[in-house]
Amino acid sequence: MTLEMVATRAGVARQTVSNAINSPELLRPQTLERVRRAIEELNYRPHRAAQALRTRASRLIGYGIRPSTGRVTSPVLDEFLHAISDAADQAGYRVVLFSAPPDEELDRYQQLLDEQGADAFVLSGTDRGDRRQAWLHKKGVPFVAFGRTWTGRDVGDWVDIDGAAGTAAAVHHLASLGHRDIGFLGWPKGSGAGDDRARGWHDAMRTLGLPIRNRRVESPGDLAPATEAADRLLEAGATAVIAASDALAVGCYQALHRRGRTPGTDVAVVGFDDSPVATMLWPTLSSLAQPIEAVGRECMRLLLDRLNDVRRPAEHVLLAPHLIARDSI
Amino acid sequence: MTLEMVATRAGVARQTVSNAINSPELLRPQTLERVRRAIEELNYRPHRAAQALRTRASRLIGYGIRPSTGRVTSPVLDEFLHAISDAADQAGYRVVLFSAPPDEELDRYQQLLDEQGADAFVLSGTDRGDRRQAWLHKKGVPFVAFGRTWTGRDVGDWVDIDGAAGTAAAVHHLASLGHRDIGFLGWPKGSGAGDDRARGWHDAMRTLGLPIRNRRVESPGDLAPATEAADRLLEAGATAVIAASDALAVGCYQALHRRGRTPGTDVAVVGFDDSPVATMLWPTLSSLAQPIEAVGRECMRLLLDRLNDVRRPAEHVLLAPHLIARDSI
DNA sequence: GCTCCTCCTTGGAGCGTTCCAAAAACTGCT
DNA sequence: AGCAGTTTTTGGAACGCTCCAAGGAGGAGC
Repeated sequence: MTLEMVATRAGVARQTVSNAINSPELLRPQTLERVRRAIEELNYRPHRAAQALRTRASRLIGYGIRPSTGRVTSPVLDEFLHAISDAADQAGYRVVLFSAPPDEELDRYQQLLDEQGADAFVLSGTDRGDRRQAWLHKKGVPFVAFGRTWTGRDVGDWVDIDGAAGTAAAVHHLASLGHRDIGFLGWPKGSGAGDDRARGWHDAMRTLGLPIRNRRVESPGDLAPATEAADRLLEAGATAVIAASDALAVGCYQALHRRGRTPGTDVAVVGFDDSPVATMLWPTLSSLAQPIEAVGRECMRLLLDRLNDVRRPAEHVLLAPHLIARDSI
Repeated sequence: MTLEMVATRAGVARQTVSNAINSPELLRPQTLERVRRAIEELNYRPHRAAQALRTRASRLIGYGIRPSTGRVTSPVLDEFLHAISDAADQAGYRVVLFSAPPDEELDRYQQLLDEQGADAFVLSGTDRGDRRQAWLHKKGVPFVAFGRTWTGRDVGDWVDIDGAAGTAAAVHHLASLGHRDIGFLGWPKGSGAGDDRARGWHDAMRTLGLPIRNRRVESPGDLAPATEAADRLLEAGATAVIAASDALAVGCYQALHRRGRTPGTDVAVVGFDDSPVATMLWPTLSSLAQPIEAVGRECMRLLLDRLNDVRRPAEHVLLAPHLIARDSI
């Protein structure tokens, strides 16, 4: 099924059919109608490769998959892919996956560019020291990142979750319930997202005039250290705990258990990410849900804008998580 | 960067460079070397779209993303995508995502085929009543499914987890530890994978001459009903429980807690899927891990075979889960 | 009816690759 | 050196699309 066949059927030239699809305003309404009918009847669809060859645009968005780091595969990856794939489809683009092992990551991006296998990229799992942004920016390749690099000198567009706004919202919610002693169970300092979440708690506490000293503890995501860390908060008399992740919140559940106390009834607990665990715990865990769907949509919006105008100034979007209140509050 | 430029540099004809890449055995070693050096120096990579246009093969594997059904998005999706993407890359293929809302699912597959946006498909989340297999088979489109249709008359290749083997292995392991009263906490009858897992338990119990009557209970995946169901097993005196999923196993943890008993110490518990929750629970949950990485590799192996020979008989691969023993045993 | 102008439609060329058939370069042997 | 046979290299054509410049049709004005 080619343009030529549609043209023959409609009794027009090849190019006219092409115009009917790409610049319908050029055709006389009557001709347009005739061509459209032919397209419809033959169920014609343009050949992607031919279009790509001629227009030098693949209409493919590259997404480099990095090896999952242990078990800590982002619990939101599939939802995110879902969202960008949906949004891309609507715009006539599609998402193509490629493997990007850390040691040859940039080579893989280069390869895709060389063989024109993608017009643009979506990055995720960005963190300090991520070289991809600067590299793509220098090459003038359109891209958008889910996540900041936290270096202060981001190049290019990004969309991110406003972690600080999330934890701040949790503080305010807990304060409105009467809590004054709200602890924060975070990751060790140094991670961008972790520090951001801690800051939200810190600033909100100060704004409300609530005590901050010795109310913040740190732990990696594993259960045992998280439990110990949470225990220190409880020891200090916290009546509520905000955790930087659901995994950490589980540590807090453990610590409460050991003391024979019940999350929610005795001490309020709020997690972050609203991962599947949240509803598996008893009592069910309140958590700050990331609007991944919206992140995906925004990413694609920025990316399509960028494709239309490579030179426009960089745009940043911060989306606030929302608190899913469950039994643990 | 085109073939022509490489040819000029190497002092040969365009076609010779093409041969150097696709049929190196046709060239004199000395010429081959010269061409290879030119390719290397210029960092040449064939233009995908041009190749696709000429060979009528996009070297793209389609993966239709279905809207996530609530929160129950397969906890293994991203690992699976990872695996097939890796395997595809090795074979010079790439995975392209497209949205496939249920009501127009087949249309989307048709669209990709029409526009030659994919040469083959990988399906997942198959279940009874899935029309995709039959449809693709009738059209002669290469595809492979992760998961059976459980209809007894599967068409086409598939790879699946041997759920029965997994639960059977768990039974044997528990029996070797001295357990005789091993209960099964499953989903309501009717789901392919669920019945399969139940069968493995059932057959192994019978083989070992262990009691089966009243040792099997059913519940949907939600916490409350799972807890109730598990409680009935405990009431009946089970000393070990095998659950059809980690979510159900969490229900069992709850039931034990209510009775003041400890998983592992008092009653052994084994989950299924080895989801992230497993290590977040205390005591850590033993679980049957699905070899998703291997599933992805096998899927791609079958698919590439199929692309080479559309007519070969269908092949099926069953991969056994392996028991990750943790504190709950 | 003719010219001029505008708007619509058309054929030719080319994107970068591989297929194909034919030309050229080697072989070994007379 | 010349020839047949084989191996290696080559140019032309085509894949299906869109760009481009030019052709044709239709309408307004004289």
